[in-house]
Amino acid sequence: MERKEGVKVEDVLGNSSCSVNDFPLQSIFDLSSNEEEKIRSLGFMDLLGVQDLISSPLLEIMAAQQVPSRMATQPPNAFSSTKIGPPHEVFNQPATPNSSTISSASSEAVHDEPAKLDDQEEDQRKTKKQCPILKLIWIRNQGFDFHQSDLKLIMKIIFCCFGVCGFRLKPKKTNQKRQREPRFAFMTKSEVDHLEDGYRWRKYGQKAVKNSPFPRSYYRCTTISCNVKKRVERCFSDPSIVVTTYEGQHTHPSPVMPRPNLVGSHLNSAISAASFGMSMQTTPSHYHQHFQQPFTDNLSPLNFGHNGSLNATFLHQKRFCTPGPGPGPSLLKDHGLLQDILPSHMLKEE
DNA sequence: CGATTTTGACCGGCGC
DNA sequence: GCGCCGGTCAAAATCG
Repeated sequence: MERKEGVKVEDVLGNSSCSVNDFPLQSIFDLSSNEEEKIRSLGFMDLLGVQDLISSPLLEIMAAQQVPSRMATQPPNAFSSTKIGPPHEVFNQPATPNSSTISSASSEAVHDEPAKLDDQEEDQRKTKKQCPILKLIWIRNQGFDFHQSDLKLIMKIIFCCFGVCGFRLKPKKTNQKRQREPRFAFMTKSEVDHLEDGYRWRKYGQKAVKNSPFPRSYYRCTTISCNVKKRVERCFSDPSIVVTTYEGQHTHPSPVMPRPNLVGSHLNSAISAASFGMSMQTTPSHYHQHFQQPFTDNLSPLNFGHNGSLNATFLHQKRFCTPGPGPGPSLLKDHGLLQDILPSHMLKEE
């Protein structure tokens, strides 16, 4: 099976009517104007805790998203040392569950027109008190050529970073009965609703979504004692886009391991890193000791080819951690987390 | 036959 | 208190 070369971002996202341009930083992270200003000054990659991508095309893409590329001026652990405080203080802003913004934690967000977000966002900010944090990742369609594996890698990095940053939900009330796990949403251009991501899921529910012709599916990780869930639904404004929202942390390694080649091994490391980063959300004291530094160290060698393809030379062969006493690598193909953002047909082409 | 999906019922949070 | 809505349960159906 040949690796697909020169996969464009637009192949993944397509010519969506939901242009990423429609979703400014604020809409992505659901920030108030003040927070957005802080984020702008800090830099997107600062927020991610990634400092070594200054010259990367990926950064250019992100920068084009009104995200300043000043991460090189910030210390690697800017998150923990910066004046803006810990991430959860930045991101735990009143969200807009019924908002027209795409960043809203509740799924209705993706069903409305992004252009209407300003007014409605303001209104909803007044009416909505708080909702779980959600991180929406969106790779801009720049016509930039990525290898398919590069795209996977990039998204793994991003997911990993969000995990590392340890965004936590701030309890709505001190005696809140139910506290949600951090949630991460991915928007995927795909004809397939449920995309392979390396984990095994069992569907436990499906609900009709208000103001949307598309139902929302609920999945739970089939691994015993792993309470990770995910929701899958289609964007109302663009049915070709699938929004996958993850909630919780896997307590086990991905049951699907990569094939034994270079890229696969890197992706495998990334999976581990992502998994580890997620676990760090609950163990912040270990974050600096065991994860952040290894992460940035391993990210440093990241480089891009002259044609813009991302060489998967970062994330050393070594694993950042051993997520558990799981079985050794299987012969199964890597369908890691990032494959949630890739159409299944692309995955099959690998 | 076990695993998975389907689907209506049920529950809890929230706004009015 | 009531209704709406998101999320979950669980029995039945389906799949491999």
